[in-house]
Amino acid sequence: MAEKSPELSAAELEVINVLWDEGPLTVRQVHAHLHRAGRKIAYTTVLTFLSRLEQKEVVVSDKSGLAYVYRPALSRERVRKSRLKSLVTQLYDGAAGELVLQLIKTQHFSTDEIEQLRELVERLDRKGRQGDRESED
Amino acid sequence: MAEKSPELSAAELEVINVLWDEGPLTVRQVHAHLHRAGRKIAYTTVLTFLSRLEQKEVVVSDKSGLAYVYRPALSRERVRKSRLKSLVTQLYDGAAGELVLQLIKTQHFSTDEIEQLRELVERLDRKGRQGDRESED
DNA sequence: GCAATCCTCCGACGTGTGTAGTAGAGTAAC
DNA sequence: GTTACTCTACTACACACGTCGGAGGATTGC
Repeated sequence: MAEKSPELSAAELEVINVLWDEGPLTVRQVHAHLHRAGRKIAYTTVLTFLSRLEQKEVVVSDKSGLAYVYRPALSRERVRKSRLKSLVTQLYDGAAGELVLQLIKTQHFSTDEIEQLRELVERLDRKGRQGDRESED
Repeated sequence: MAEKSPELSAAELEVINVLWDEGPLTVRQVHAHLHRAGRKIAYTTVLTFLSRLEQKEVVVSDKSGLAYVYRPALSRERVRKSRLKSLVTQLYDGAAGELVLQLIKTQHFSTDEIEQLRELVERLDRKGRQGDRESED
């Protein structure tokens, strides 16, 4: 599993993010969302991106009534994972540990997040102590 | 502080990674390193990247003897930070917490790293409890 | 001194990206 | 049914990227 997701550019991500957040939408709706978010961009530009994304099989569309409705064909999780992997490969020489350390040092967290973190690390720690196997990508 | 580092493409990163790892090198030396690492690429291509990187002020060069010697003008840390920020913005809606959580769940860590993690989280936790100000980018 | 070598500069070319306009088909309004 | 609107298809363009070859100057070998 974990098929590589295709490369998505910054602008393409902006577009698919809307679909992930809001569910299936027409071009016009996506355009409206972006506009509301302060993103100045022409309607046809959004159309271009959606078309390109469809070609890359990152979104799918179906005609419902007047206009096509687009929805993601690729989960946010998959793209995140793929991105993360590139990042780790390109800038951390494959060592995710360093990344995590850096994140914790430089980012800001809510008390809630800190609590979750603490718990996860606890768990890791316990798991670590009692012999390890396991593997994931 | 924390000026934005310019956008570096995948291939540009490959090149500057060599400089970060190996220190100041000539074009030929960078080329040799890449070649040894199995990266088929023409000498002049490396030259092109180095030139483009110099224009972006990501590396600097000085003529020492026959050839120019290039060295990074931007730290790996700075680039990492900037990349991370883009990632978090583009795919995690600015919430680094989720990223960390995901990393901790899906990556493998050495016991050593877990120890460090635990300590960092401890510290975060204490800092979090005793009133917060602070700001970073 | 002349040939071989090495170095940088410049130009090039195909593809991807960000951006958008125009044309023409379809739909709605009356 | 003619007008106004909406939707998609197609085309375009400038700039970035990945890639490299050739021209021409400098250095070295003998």
